[in-house]
Amino acid sequence: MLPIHAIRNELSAVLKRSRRIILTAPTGSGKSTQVPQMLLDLGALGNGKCVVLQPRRLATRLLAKRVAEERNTALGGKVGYQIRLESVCGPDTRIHFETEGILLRQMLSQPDLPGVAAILFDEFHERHVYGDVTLAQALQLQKTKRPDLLLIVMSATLDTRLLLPYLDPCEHIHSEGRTFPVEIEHLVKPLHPDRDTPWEAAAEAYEHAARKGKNPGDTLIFMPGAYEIQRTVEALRQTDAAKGTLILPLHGELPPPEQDAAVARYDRKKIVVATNVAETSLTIEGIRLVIDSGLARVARFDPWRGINTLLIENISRAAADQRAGRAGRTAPGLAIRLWTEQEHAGRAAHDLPEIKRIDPAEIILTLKALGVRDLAAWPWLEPPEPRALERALSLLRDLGALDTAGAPTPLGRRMLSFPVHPRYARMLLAAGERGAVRPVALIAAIAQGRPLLVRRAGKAADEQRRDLLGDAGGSDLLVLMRAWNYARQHRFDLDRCRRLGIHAAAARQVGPLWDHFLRIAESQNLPIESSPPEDAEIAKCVLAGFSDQVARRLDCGSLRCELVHGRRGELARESIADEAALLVANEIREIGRGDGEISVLLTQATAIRPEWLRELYPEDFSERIAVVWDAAAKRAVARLEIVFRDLALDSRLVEPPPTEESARLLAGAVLSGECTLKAWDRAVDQWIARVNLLAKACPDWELPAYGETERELLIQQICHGAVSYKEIKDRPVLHAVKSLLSPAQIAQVEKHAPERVLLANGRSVKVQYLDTAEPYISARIQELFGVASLPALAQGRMPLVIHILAPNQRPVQITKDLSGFWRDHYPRIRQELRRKYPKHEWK
DNA sequence: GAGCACTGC
Repeated sequence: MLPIHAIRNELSAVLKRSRRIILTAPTGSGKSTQVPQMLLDLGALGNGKCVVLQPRRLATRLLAKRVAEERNTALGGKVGYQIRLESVCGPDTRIHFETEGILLRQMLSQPDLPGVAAILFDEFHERHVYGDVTLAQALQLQKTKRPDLLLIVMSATLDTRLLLPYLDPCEHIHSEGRTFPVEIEHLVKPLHPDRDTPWEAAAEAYEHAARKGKNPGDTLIFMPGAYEIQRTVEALRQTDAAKGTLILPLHGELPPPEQDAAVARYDRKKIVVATNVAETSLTIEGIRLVIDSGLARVARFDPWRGINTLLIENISRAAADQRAGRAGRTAPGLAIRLWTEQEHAGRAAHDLPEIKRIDPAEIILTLKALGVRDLAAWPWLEPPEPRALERALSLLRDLGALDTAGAPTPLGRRMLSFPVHPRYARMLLAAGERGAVRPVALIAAIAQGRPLLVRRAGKAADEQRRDLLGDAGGSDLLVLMRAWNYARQHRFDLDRCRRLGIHAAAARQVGPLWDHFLRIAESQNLPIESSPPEDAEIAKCVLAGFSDQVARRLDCGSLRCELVHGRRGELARESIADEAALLVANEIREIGRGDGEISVLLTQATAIRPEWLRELYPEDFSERIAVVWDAAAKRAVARLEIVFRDLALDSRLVEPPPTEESARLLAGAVLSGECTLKAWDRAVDQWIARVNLLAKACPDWELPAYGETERELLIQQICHGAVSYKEIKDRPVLHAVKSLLSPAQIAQVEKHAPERVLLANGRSVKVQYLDTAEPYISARIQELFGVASLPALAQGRMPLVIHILAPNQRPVQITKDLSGFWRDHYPRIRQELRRKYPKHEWK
């Protein structure tokens, strides 16, 4: 008998007096399968049905199957399920398992939910957006038109302090689970952020457990990503304790056979080193020891810049408990946490809900269509960040989905018929006007699923891809389409797909979704063309959905780009749009690499022409596409500006000794991301080569020839505080520089101690200051970070080097995008150069 | 010498 049955009588009693119930019970208690049946058997459903919301498709299907078996009925009869594109249910279905999202879409067409007697929100602690919003909407429905509607929120580790008042009046039922005790060990001394690595700490923890005989079964190690997993596997191989033990990596990017290998059972011990997949999606049997790095890569939407981020963060206490619980599924276990008890107390109790982290545009449009006028007054369980809300509203207005008063337009309502982000919905509607519905629907279908192409497929796959898929008109989206067509032609054959670096499983899911979108397009009276459109027409559709993600390449020597709204990024190396000066990127993502550096990557890019922008946005061409100018007229100027920048950066060499002015320019360059220290290693050489080339090409410019000056340059920069000595002292490439600095010089730089500043948007920065305030820089900083003021700015000090701190308090980046700085100051630099080089003919 | 967690309509 399952532990959950112990609460049957209590549930029965509570049902008589309450329509809102919170039910907490640990994993494995059987609540997902038993509670719906209890409701049915207790007659709590009347003639209606109970909808059980699940966060994952696989679980939805499996739970429905098990309950159907337990009740001896056919699946799709009394017990059924529904997930996207798959509905196994009928008019008799009383227990209806659904993925979150299905019900919300039903509410769009049937707001009163006829026939639904109860809604069960399972695994609610995961706090996905659809769960949150469906609960709020159901609650409203219950308060207004459906007082009979029964709402039950179920979870293993629920934040009841938040939910109890939200659902008040509400009953709370708790049931014990069937898990084994898990002993928890913390570190005695915290890991040193610079010296200690999580992978070495994990290997040590394993050795320590093995010495004490505490690894009687299999081991599960949690790491934030593929890079860290690889390092952990290597570190474990160096230990004696892991000799003869299978060491298996597990993360989403691995091909299915390798994922299966990690889950499979063996006749000897294994250590699985995994990402968060093992926390929720996959269950690995026989785990007795968990080693937890306490880290995860967390996707967020940065509403200040309007880009997605994927950075390493500390997991919450609740998530750590969830991870530890994996050691006690079959027998008592041990969990070793790679942080101290004190650090643990300082961690967040729960992870931030999805609504606080993601771009809320799609959900906002849905709510608008549901008739919500005032989003601030709508009963959110937790509202999105005000800035994110603001940005979503302006995006929706920009896409034409909302009018100036914030009400949905007819176009916005049509967009909602497509179950995708409004950007893709807008693309699809544009496709209807341009005879490009088929390819654009395919692009949208590919974009919805798992990544189609393997990221680092290897050299052979790269070459094969190029041979077979070709240049595809300068758009990565067309490459994706060709790759998918190739996979389909070969019936998603695993071997053939792997050779091209195509995820066969991901590819297989695209076809049905494509059909689905085409059917919706038909129902919306979009003409489905019989002959394929020009590539340019597809690109214009992309622009309709992503016009605020237009980027201009800064030069042809690097992949750096300037984006609309003063943002910076780098085009993905594998992009085939790398010949274009102007492009639109469907994805912008800031990524924290394993080594701690951060970069903003532009992926899924499409080459575009300026005249298309003029065609699409005739009335507000120049404001909308701030970085885009008429290429023919401005190309020469653009080239010159790049030269100016180089010269300005090197102006100290043009005219030594360095002035305060040039030091400030350099500081600006560091702040603007022109020269991160990492880039410095590479770029110094490049600059010098470029200036030398320039000197050769333009003899009348009187440029000095550079040779062995980069060391000197660096020393000067360090002395001026333009880069922090501390930051570069450990970099091997720059090691030689260190020996050339006097102790006094070092001391002078180091006295500028960084100051920790907590920002309004939840992140914190460490700022080093010089004792001169620059109003234009402080203005940029305030705009970018969204703070009213940095304390030191008010004291007349100028921020010099900014360390963005990841939530785990490690400095991960030393610069911040302040690209507007340069645009603002080109005229001044130009003037200076004009004075310096009067012989040259300046335009 | 290099860049990435997991879901869902």
